[in-house]
Amino acid sequence: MGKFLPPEEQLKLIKKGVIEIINEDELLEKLKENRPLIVKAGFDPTAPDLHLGHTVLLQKLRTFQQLGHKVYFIIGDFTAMIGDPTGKDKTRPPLSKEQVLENAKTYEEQVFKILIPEKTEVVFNSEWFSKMSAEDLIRLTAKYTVARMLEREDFKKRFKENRPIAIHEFIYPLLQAYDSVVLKADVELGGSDQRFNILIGRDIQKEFGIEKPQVAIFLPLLVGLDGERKMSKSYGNYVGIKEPPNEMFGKIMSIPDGLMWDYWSLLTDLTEEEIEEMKKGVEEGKLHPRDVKMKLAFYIVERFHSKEDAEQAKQNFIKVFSKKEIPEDIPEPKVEVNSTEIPLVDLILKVGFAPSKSEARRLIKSGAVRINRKKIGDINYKVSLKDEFILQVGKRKFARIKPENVILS
RNA sequence: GGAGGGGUCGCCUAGCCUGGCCAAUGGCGGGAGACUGUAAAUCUCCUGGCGUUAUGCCUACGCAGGUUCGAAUCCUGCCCCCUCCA
Repeated sequence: MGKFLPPEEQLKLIKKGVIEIINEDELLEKLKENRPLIVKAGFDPTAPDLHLGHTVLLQKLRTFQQLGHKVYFIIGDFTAMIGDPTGKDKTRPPLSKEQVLENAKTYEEQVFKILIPEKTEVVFNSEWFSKMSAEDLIRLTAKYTVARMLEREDFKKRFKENRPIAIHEFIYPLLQAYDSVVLKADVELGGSDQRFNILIGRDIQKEFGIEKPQVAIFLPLLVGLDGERKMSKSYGNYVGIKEPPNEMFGKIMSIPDGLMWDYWSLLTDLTEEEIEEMKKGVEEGKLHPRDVKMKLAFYIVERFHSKEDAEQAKQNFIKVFSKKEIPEDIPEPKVEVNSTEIPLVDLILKVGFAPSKSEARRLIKSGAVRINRKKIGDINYKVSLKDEFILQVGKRKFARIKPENVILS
């Protein structure tokens, strides 16, 4: 059994960046027990692609691992079928077993870019819930009251406004809480939106005779690229951790300036002091916000790819966006046509730069299309595919059309 | 069980009473251009598909029919959602 850092030092590392710990003293007590704590975090297997928003949590789990604790990564395959009422009430389509397993697999791949595999246990909560009988379930629900459920802000609000609350929505938090009972969790991590659910876990654990219930640790939600809503795939404002370096770099560069400070503190290992200093530099005009952001983009790309990739992405960015040059490695798509002379509109469509011909025409009309850097404004323009050329649509879509990639059919 | 309200082009919304000028109003979102630092702000244009680019064709206002020269708009049936009362 490895040695643990002194509890106070552990606590300091754990506390960095978190919003709130309930309850800190309890956590310290647990740390003093000098044993690997059981740390739990649940993930919904609905969206298989992890993005930077998820990594805030993962990073913290990693900290626990580094400190010698045991992490349970729960795939909420069973609870996914119910649907977490947290936030928007978009009905989620039920997932098949295969889909869930598939998603879980992609999770693992990605999650282990951050988590330490040997110290991670991946578990599915259907393991215990599918065996649960109606009787068990009712017993579980008997342990909580409607009044307490209505303490939750969005329930309370809906109740007051006479808007519907489905019964199953009350059950979800209980199931999540029951996960903690099964795992005998010492700590549960979650976004600030998980506050209510995680706290119920404490109550339920006590109901099941666990004397020292889990400590709740809340992490801030990462705001997405739009600078307004939380990062989420359904808002399309995310940066996936599997995305290629150039994409990643570019996306980071597009966030509003003010947002980058959040990113710095939630996604990097820099200390608050270091970040504060940069911020001051920008405010005083000593540092250009663009450069600070580039540094951030570099940091993040390096984290998920490599230093070389990050360097390359940076160079590419400067080239394409600062100097407005054509990037180096641009895709060379294969094009299937029935003539070597085709309308430009068709080509744009074939290359996938527009979803429809009408859209392609609009792009041409608005002056977004270039061939070999020359703007083409004629909707009826025809291109010859006999010679190599570069097609550009908008600021960032490039394709090199080569005669050998042209397939006549 | 009773009463009422509603389903419109990604989202919200106007239109429906008083059929045609409706691919359908406005906002949001999205795309492109200008300005820039792929930031913010601002300005302009676009935002169903197909096009021989034409006062053109096709598909679209929950679904299925009907009335009509013509229906998002009127009629009939069906499905779904919501609210209130019980």
